[in-house]
Amino acid sequence: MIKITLPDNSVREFGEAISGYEIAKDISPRLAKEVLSITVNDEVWDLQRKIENDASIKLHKWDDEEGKHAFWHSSAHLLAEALEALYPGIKLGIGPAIEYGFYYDVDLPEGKVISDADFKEIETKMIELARQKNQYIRKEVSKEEALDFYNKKGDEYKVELISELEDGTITLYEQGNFTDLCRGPHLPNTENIKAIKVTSVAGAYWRGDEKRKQLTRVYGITFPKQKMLEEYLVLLEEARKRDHRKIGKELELFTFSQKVGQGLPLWLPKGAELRERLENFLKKIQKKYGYQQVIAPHIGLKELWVTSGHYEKYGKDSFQPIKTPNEGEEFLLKPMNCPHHCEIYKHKPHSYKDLPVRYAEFGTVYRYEQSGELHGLTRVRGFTQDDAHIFCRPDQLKDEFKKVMDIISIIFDALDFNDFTAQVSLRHKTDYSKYIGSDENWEKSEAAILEAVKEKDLNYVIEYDEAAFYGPKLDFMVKDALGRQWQLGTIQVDYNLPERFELEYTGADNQKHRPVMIHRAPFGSMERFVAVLIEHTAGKFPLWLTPDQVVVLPVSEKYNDYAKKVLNFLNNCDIRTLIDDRNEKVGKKIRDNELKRIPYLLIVGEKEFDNETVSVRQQGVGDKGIMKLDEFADFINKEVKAQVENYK
RNA sequence: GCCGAUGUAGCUCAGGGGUAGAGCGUUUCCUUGGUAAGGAAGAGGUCAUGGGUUCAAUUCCCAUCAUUGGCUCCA
Repeated sequence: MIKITLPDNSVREFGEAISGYEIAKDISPRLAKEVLSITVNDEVWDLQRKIENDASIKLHKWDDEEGKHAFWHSSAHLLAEALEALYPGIKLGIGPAIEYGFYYDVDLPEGKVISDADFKEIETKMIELARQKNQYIRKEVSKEEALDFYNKKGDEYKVELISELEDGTITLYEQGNFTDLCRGPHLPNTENIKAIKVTSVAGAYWRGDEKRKQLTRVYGITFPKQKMLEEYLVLLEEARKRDHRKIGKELELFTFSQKVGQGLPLWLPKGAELRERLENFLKKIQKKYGYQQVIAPHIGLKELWVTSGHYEKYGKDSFQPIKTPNEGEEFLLKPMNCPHHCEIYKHKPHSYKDLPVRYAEFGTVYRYEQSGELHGLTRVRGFTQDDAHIFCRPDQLKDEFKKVMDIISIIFDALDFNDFTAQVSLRHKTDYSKYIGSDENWEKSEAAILEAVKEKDLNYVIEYDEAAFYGPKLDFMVKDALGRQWQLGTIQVDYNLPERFELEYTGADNQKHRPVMIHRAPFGSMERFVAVLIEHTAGKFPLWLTPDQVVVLPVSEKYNDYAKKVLNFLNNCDIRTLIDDRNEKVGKKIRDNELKRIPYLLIVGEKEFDNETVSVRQQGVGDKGIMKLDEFADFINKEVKAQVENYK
């Protein structure tokens, strides 16, 4: 007798070993049709694998991560089977499921490439194979058998993988004529895979190692229904419309120039204005939190970076030194603001009573990022950090950390960034060789971060081996329109620079002590933040922030004078107003300005002229009726105030 | 940096061995209008750059630069 416990704690009893599929069938035929995988005592299994002992289980359908995972993982095998059929001699790497879909890494036969033009053929082959309704069959094999199989087949990558596995843990999965080394779990049958799309190809280093061979990675996505694929493609299309590069161009926020250089954004007037508004917003908050603004130059003597250690670590891969007529004198563009701020800290002695000292600067820095890594405004070579450095006593660390977290949540709140992950980056679990600073300090600061995160009740993940060499950090990760993660806000503890720059304060004991330094940037960088903001809002910025708040549309040229009067009045009320006095019909003007995402359109004609009113239309909403001029100004200013007020 | 793709007017894109096309935008004119596209005419391009093949290259080939999807990297 086998007892199976379901998630609702009900128990079903079976006379003999039973598979997940059979359990589902026992519950309902419909469930059996939809179920994709099963969790057995916290391990995800295939549906057809027999459960031999009492267990608690959960059945997974498409809506569960585990269900999708099995589906896409099985699809990856199908892709590999298709590729093997189409490219004889191909060697297989690995093929996992990912967040949206799956990929397979392959080493193509000499001289072969896969490009977009080949996708159709691959898709067709996959469909053909899926329709053969082959079962995915799980086989436990010995290491020797597995090695033998792949040595014969000539799949050197699989051989490498197997040789690192322990005997007794190796399983192969077979569907049709295809066998793959795999832990599983998989679908019962290829027939579930109904809709298939090969999405892209890319190069990927074997095992992520840049020194090893680059394989071809083929990405795809599959669904149990054709309609779901179509919906997914529409969703992708929608996401592309939110791309900050596209909207940034449309709204004239920023541009790039080949002549200026790659990765060096040029902020256009409207973008610069928007950015300035964000900066002022943060400055106000920082003032409240006891920050002092400082200003430092964009370059520093090479010796500065030798002292900080950055020259040694990044010097070769950076913008190279600037020489002067003075023999041997060299400057470097600053890749960060900290060394300058350390020197600012050192301009006078500090008492423990003065700490913490908080220096803030919107500091523009230059980093020679790999050319393949550049991406719109999110990854650039010249950018401005909303940087600040806090110099504090060790006992103040946790408190300061929490205060910075407050600032970040104020910012994220104000801009409706609620879908973020806090990532705590700690040292490698065992190997401490690459870190500087005492164990004691590391332990203290890692504990401080974890406590602070818990106290603030943040949704966080811990990543080991992600800390900087000089200290642990807390990053705020936000996704862009296509689901790619970007780091925005960051808080980092640093024991290194205070040491290297020999920073000190005098303690109550009249002895010299070393302060702890916190680097922090709530936005991260203005460039990246604006990019992510654009994708979140699709270019419809909140009223307080948006470049143009109001546009006046005269119904005909006869009312241009009145429109100008309205324009002047509103601009005098600090409402950013434009006029559209083109010789066009009002319907056309409405359409054009709606597309420009200007929040309020004011239509003025005879009626409005006679009564000193405006006819108000809200972007994306429609006609809001007629208002007196001062009434409208009031209305706008109140809305702006309400948006900003909470945070002052 | 590596693998794939792309580069034609301000923007979005079509085309193709005999030196260029559309829509939108812009300019001028007609029209003077009421809540998502009124009409007409004109201006605008070294077809990314440099080589090669060819009688002839924007088109084919190679390199470079830039953009782009990934990989590696990210102080």
